[in-house]
Amino acid sequence: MKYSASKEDYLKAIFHLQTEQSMVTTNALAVAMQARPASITDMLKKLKSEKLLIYERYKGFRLNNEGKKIAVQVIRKHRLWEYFLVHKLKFGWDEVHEVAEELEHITSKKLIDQLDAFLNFPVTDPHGDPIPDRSGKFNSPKQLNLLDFPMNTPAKVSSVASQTSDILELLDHKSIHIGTRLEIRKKFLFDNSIELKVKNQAPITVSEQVAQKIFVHNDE
Amino acid sequence: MKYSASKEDYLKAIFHLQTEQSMVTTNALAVAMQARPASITDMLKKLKSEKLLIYERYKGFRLNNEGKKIAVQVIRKHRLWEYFLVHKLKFGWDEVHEVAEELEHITSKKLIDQLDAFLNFPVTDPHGDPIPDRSGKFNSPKQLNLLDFPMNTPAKVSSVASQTSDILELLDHKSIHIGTRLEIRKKFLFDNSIELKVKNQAPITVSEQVAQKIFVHNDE
DNA sequence: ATTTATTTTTAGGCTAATCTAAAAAATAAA
DNA sequence: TTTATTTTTTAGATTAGCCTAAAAATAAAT
Repeated sequence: MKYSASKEDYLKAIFHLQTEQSMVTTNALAVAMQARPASITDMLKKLKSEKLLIYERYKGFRLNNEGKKIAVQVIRKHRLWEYFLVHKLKFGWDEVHEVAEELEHITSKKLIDQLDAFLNFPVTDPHGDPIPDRSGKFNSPKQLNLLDFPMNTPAKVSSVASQTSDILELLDHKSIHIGTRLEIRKKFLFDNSIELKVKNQAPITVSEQVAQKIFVHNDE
Repeated sequence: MKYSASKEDYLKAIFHLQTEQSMVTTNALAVAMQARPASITDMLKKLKSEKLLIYERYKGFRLNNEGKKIAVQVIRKHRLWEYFLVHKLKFGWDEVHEVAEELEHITSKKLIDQLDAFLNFPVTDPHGDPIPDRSGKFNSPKQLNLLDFPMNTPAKVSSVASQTSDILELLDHKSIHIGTRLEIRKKFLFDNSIELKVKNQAPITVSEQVAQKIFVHNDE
C-alpha cells in the first residue's frame, strides 16, 4: 500500500487522461509525463504486475479500481496542499502547483486528514477543481438543470457535454466557458429554463436544453 | 544548490554527530544512518566531491561551512514542520518525527519562510529543540547560571546535564522538567543562587550547583 | 493489398543509492 | 615489534527509473 513518488505521478496522469479517452495510449502518457515512450512501457509493466491497471501490449491501458483509488488520494493531497498554500501561507494561486507536486507524495494518512480538518474540509482547490473527500468521493459535476445544492451557491462550469458548434456559439455569446463561476438565481417551472448570474454581468437565462449540457460543481 | 533527500539525511546526521565528536567516523555514521559502512564510504566520496565536507580516507570527516549550512536548513525545516504538526494539526509531540522526516525534504524556500511566518517564528520545536532562523542562527541552549538574555525573558529547559538521581529528585520536587518554561527573577551575588518563576507557582530558588546543570534557551 | 508511416515494445545502457564479500589500513594486544 | 583485531575501503552486484536505438506491431495511404 505504499508507492514511489514516480508511480504515484503515473497513476495520477493516467487518471486524468482516462477521463478524456477511455483507453489511454503510451504516447499520450509520454507527453503528459514528459518522458520517452520506452519509459512508459517499462512503468506500465510494473504497474500491471502490481495490479493497478489493465494493460495489453499495443492495445492501451486504463486504471482498475485499485489504481483509481490511489490516484484519487494523490489528487486529494495535491489539492488540499494547494488550498493550504494559498489560504494559509499566502501563496498566489498561480505559484502553488510545483510545491504541491512535492507535498502530494508525503505518505502519512493522518497528516492529510488532519490538514483537511484544519482547512475546514474545503471542496475546491484554488484553481476551482474539486477536492475529493477522505473516502475518495468527488464533489462531482452535475448537470446544471439537476443541481441539488441551494440557490445562490457558487458553482463552476467543469465541462460541456456537447461539442456541436451550435451550443458552443450560444455559450460563447453568453460568456460561459469551462471554469466560469456562476450562481443559479431562479428556476422557471413553466419551461424549466434557468436564470443565472455570472460575475460582472446582468442575469441571463438559459433553456432546459442548454442547461442539460452544462456540467458544474459546487465552488464555495 | 539542490541535494537528494538521501544526501540531506547524511548531512543532517553528520551535523548532529560532529557536535559530540569533532571528527566523525564511518562506523558512527553507519549506525546513525542505519546503513552499512561501505555505503557510508560511497556517499562520503560524493559529498566530498561536492565540497560539502572534508574527508581523508581512514581518517574521519567533518562538514565544512557549506555542508553545515545545508544541514542547518534541513534541521530548520524539520523542526518547523514538527511545530506545525503539533500546534496546527493536533498531532502528539511523540508522533511527529517520522512525518517531519519526509516534509523536511520539500525544496521550496518560499514554502518554509511562509510557514515560519504563519507559525509566528517559533524558536523551539515540540521536543524543546531550538529552531534556527532563516539565516541559520540557532537560539542555542545555555547554562541557566550563565544566561545572558535579560531578566524575565521566558526561557525553556532544553536539557539537564546530569542524570544522577539526586538532582533529578530535586528538580522533580520543584517541578522542573525538560520543556518547563521559566523566567529568571533575581540573581544573588552572595552565593550565585537564582530565583526563578515557573508558571502557576510561587517563586523558587536554586543553588549555583543546580543552575549549572540546567540548560535553557530563549522561548519568547 | 501492399507499401509506408506511426506507434509501441524490446534490448541494452546509465546513474544514484544501496548491498555483500574481500582486501587494505589503522589500532590494539601479546 | 610482530600479530591479531577492528575499522575502513574497494570491487562487484542489485534495483528503480530513466535513456537511446532498433525491432515489431498496428494503422494509414496509395
